[in-house]
Amino acid sequence: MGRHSCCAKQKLKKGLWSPEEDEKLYNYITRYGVGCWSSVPKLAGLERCGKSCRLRWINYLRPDLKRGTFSHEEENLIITLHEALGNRWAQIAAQLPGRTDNEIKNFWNSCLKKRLMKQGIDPNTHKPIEQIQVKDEQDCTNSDSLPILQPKGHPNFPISTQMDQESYHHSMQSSSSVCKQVYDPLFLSEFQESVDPNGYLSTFLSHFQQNLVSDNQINPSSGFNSMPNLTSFDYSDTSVSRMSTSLINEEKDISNCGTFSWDGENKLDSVFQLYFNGIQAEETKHNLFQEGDKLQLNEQSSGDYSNYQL
DNA sequence: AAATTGACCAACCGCAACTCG
DNA sequence: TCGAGTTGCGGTTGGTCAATT
Repeated sequence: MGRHSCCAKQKLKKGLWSPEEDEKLYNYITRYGVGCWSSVPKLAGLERCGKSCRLRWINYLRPDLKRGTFSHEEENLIITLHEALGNRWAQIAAQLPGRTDNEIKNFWNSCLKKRLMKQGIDPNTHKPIEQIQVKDEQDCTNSDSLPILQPKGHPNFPISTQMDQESYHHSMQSSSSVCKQVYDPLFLSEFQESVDPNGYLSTFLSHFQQNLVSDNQINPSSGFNSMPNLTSFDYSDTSVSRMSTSLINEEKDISNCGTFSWDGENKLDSVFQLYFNGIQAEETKHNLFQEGDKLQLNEQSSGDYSNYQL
């Protein structure tokens, strides 16, 4: 059997994060930054494994997360990048500031994939489905042809489902190369040529990111504005994780306000609110707690989260 | 009103790559 | 070079909610 998970081995807590746990993790990371994830749970007072903490921070707590619905520009960019990169969600996410690979992956699987299929486009190849079917038929009729429909270098292209089993079997036997999906490393390098040294698709993305900036969904000057999901969470809800989804759409409005405002309708636990306000004031006032190399000081007061390791 | 179904998404799992002594 | 520990990644699972039957 596979190895035990670190959580199971250490009898650590699993499942959804409670607001208290979020609070502890957020407090710790914003104060000290990330050194070694494996030591974070202990230092932050959490009964979680470091891996779980890292994931929670990256996918949910990180202050520079954009959240909210994907814009048309983002959707188009994801589709374009997926066509070029396949299911390399981390690389795709790297081109979308404020988005996580998990978020993009979920969005792709739940929305974009289906949308493309509705449009008659194969989500794996990004080619019209009819075209693929025609090619399948051609491949089936041509016994000498290879049963590989994978486009150049694309790792996710499926072997034709309509392929004649016998010819497939024959071709599998006749050539060992047929057994493998051909992966062309040049494909990526060709793609990379269009990527500038910073890892961005220079022309397309510069335009795209201008739009992002104009959207101003990430508000670097507003300190904790990127944490509204936490602070506006209805704690009476038993579905803790829903705090992110139920309030995602409110985030944009909140961040546009410049500073986080609190109204009586939000059900923020008052202690937690004070807690965040306290940290904000404290961190804005002083950049304390520099304690050697490992203690990276949070700089959210200036909106620079580049020090947060991922 | 209850059961079923589908959509959505947070979190887990396991593997590979990386780091360091 | 090796091995243990850590990090990063992509696939998958499971819980929740809303819509439908």
